[in-house]
Amino acid sequence: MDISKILDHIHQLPELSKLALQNNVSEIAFAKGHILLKANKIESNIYFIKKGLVRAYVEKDNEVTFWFGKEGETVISMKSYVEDQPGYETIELLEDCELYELKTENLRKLFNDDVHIANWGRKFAEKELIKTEERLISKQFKNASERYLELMKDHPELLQRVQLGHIASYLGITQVSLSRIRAEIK
Amino acid sequence: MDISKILDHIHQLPELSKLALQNNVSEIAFAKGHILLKANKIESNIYFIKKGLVRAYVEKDNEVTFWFGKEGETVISMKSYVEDQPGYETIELLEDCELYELKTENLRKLFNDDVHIANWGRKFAEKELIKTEERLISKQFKNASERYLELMKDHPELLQRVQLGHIASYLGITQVSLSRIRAEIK
DNA sequence: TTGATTTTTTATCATTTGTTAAATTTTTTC
DNA sequence: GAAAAAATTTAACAAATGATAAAAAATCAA
Repeated sequence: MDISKILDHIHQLPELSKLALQNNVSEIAFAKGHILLKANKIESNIYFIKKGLVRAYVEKDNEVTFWFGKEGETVISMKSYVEDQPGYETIELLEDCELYELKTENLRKLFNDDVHIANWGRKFAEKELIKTEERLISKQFKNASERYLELMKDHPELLQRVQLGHIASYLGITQVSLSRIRAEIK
Repeated sequence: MDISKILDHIHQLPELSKLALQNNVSEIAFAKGHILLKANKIESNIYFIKKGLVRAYVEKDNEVTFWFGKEGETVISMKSYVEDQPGYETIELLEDCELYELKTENLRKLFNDDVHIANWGRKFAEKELIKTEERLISKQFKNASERYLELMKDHPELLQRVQLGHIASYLGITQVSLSRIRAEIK
C-alpha cells in the first residue's frame, strides 16, 4: 500500500498537506526478525507499513504480544510519540517489510504548523483509541474461545501469516489453551 | 475542578483558544443514578466532570463496567464523537454530578478553525489511548488479584466511592471472585 | 430505631485456563 | 530428501475463576 493511500486512509487530507507529510517520509526495508522499535527506549521515528507484518510485544516473564500491524498500518511507540518517554513495547518484524519512515520530530512541527495535519493526527489517535477500547471490552466479556472465533472472523488472514504462539499470547491465553480450543471447534 | 483547569490539564492551551472553548461550554447538574449517555444512540454532547463520579458500561447478559470517570475527566461516547455512529457505552452517574457540557458539533468547528484546539483534541485522544492500551496490557498479563492490587495502588479512592460489584466488573471478574480475593489478601 | 432492601461475604461444586511433559507435525537446513 | 529444529497438539493434573445459593453485614426508609 503506497504512502498516499495510507495517509488518506487514516483521514482524508488536502493535497498540499499530504505533500508536506510525504516530503518527510523515506522508504526503508528490513528483513523478518528485525527489531524495529525497542522497549524502554525513546524512539524517534514512526513507520507506515507498505508491505509486511509486524507484532508489538511487552517483555514480562514471557513475551506478551498485544498488537499486529500489517499493510497500511502505523507502527509507533505510543509513549515516545505522546509523552517523549521510553515505551513499553518492542516491535518485531514477522515478515520481510517495506516501510515508510517519518521522524517524530518533523511530525510535531507539522502538527503545529498545519491545522489539517493536526486534525489528521487527531483522527489517527481517535481511531486507534476505538480499536483498543473495543479490544479491552471484548477481553472483559468474552472467554478465550469466543475471542478466538472473533479474531478468525475479523482477521482470518492473520491465522495464515502468524504462528499460533503469538496468536495465543494476543488472545491472552497460553498456546496449549489455544490448541485445546482449536481442537474443540473442529 | 473548574473548566479552565480541566482544559489545561488535558493539554496547555493559549489563552484565546481556551476562551473559545470555554465559550462553548455550559454548566449542568444531574443526580446520582441519572443516565448521561445512552448506548446505541448517536450522542451530540461531551461532558467534563467538575464534581462527582460516573461509570461507563456495556450491556451484555449483565452490565460490564469498563471505565470510571471522576473530577477533571471527560465523558464521551467515543463512537459518536469519532465516527458519528451509535456508541456501545451507557454512562451512569454514581454520585450527584456537576458537569460542563460541550456540543460535539461546536467542538468540530473549533477543530477545523484553530490549530491549537486541534492539537489539544489530538493530545486528548492520545492520552486516552495510552491509558486504554496500558489497561489492555495489564489485563493480558496480570491475574485478577494483581489487577485488584494495582487498582488499589493507583486509585485507592475508587474503593471508597464505588460499590464492589462495579469494581469486580471493571476488573473483569465476578463479585464473588473479588470477595474471595479480598479475603485472601487480609 | 426497626424492618426492609441492598451489598458483601462465605461455601460448595463446576468449568475454564494454566503447567509440565511428551508426542506429533511442520518447517528449515544442509 | 534426511536430519535437525521449531511449532503444534495431546494428555494429565493443578490452580484460578465462575455459578448458585445462603448467610452476614451495611445501608436505606418509614
